[in-house]
Amino acid sequence: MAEPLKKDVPRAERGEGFSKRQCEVLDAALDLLVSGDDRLSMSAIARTANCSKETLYNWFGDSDGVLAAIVRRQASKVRMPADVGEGLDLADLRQRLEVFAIDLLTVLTGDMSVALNRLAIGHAGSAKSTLGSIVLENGRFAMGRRLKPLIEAGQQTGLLSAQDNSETLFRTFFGLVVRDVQIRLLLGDKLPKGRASISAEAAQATSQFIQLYSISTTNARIRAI
Amino acid sequence: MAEPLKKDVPRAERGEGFSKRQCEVLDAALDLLVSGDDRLSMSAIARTANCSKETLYNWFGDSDGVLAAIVRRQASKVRMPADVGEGLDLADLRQRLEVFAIDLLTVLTGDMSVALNRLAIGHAGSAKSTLGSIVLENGRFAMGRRLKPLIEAGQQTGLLSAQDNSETLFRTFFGLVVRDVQIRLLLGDKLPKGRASISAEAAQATSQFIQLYSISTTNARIRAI
DNA sequence: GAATTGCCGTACCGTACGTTACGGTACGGT
DNA sequence: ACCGTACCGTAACGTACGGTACGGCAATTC
Repeated sequence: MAEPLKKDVPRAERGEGFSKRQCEVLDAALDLLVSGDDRLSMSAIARTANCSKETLYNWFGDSDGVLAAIVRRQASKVRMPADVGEGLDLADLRQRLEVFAIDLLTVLTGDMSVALNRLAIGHAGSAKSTLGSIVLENGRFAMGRRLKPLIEAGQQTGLLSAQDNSETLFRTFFGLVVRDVQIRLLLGDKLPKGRASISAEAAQATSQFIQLYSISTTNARIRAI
Repeated sequence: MAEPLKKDVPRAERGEGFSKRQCEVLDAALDLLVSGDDRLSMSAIARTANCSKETLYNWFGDSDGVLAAIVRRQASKVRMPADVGEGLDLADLRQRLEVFAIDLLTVLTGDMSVALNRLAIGHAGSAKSTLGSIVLENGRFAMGRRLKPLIEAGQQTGLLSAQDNSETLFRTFFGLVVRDVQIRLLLGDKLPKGRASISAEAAQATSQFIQLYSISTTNARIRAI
């Protein structure tokens, strides 16, 4: 009697790389998820991606493996570590913060972000799923890592207060930028986000953050009072 | 041949009131949801609530009806409209804001809020479910309505800037208070929230909000620059 | 050119769930 | 005493899904 031939490494685990065909399948699955018509199922993925379910299981192990692969695939597509220049002044800082805020709001209000976060949140409740931590790591935490150099540069240059650590500063900035937008979108609130309103909100959040944490002569006077 | 005797109003729709027994069932269902062991099903609800599935269908129509009833039942339990006193000074305002922030963080970090929001978010994607709007209406929007009188009183008293409307002020305060806490909890991040850290964060958020929007002589001087 | 491999398409199995139906019980009204 | 109502417990049905198995086809390898 032959052994079931257990495949130890079913999913493609060479680094984070997926083959070309695998990427096609994962992208099709993501489209299906974003469109949100059907409740994402293995059969539906196989149907729309023109592949067989057996292949899905061979590549990704099981259903959760497919979902995790979708998230990891998407995460691997958004890599942009911004480098901090040398002569950093307040205008530079403000502009970089504002660009970051615009990026953040643009991503968060996108259909893809909403769909992926919904998926991960739905699976975060019922045990043993690592989807939540994957999304967290490549979403919120990646954003923190991306902005942290700028914040710390601002602190070391003396532009930003160094009384709180950079993590605290980032969380405050995050709150000022995101506000209730993400939770409202996740809950299905319409909330038409044009490019204009995103820019406006990003600018306001940046101004507020700088007002809270920048060390100017006027601010120093305030703190001294 | 007898007609199927279609029941036009299956769920208890006298206002928002549920009978005593119905409340027991809904609370049991909520416990089941919060515990998060099983994926909330009609059978599981009937089992733990010691009622029959037929009764569930008679009372609430269908599966979504039960879920909506759970949310509405829970929403009806947290009604606390704070009234704004007369002689409002900055200390009063600060303290009321801080209390509100503590309340908000306490609720949002609770198991029940996380479970209900997860449920609603999970159903917000796939069409025709009103769960999301119900949670939104009784969560985020109810909070806005609750704080708005205080904010507007602060504006009319001249303590808070009236350049932005009260909704904008609330959204900023919401962002400063909640930051990334809710999304991290929804995604399954542990994030041990003691009563102490909640108080600390609420106090910080309140200070920051006041720093941004309070109209004091010092702040007026800043804005003038 | 035969064998192997990788994949598609489809059929199939077991399970879990939503929904309905049925038998039995408790209780208030007449 | 009798009936209607409301409810519980359980069984049953249809469906949808996760997962597996098999046949066929094309490309690659030997």
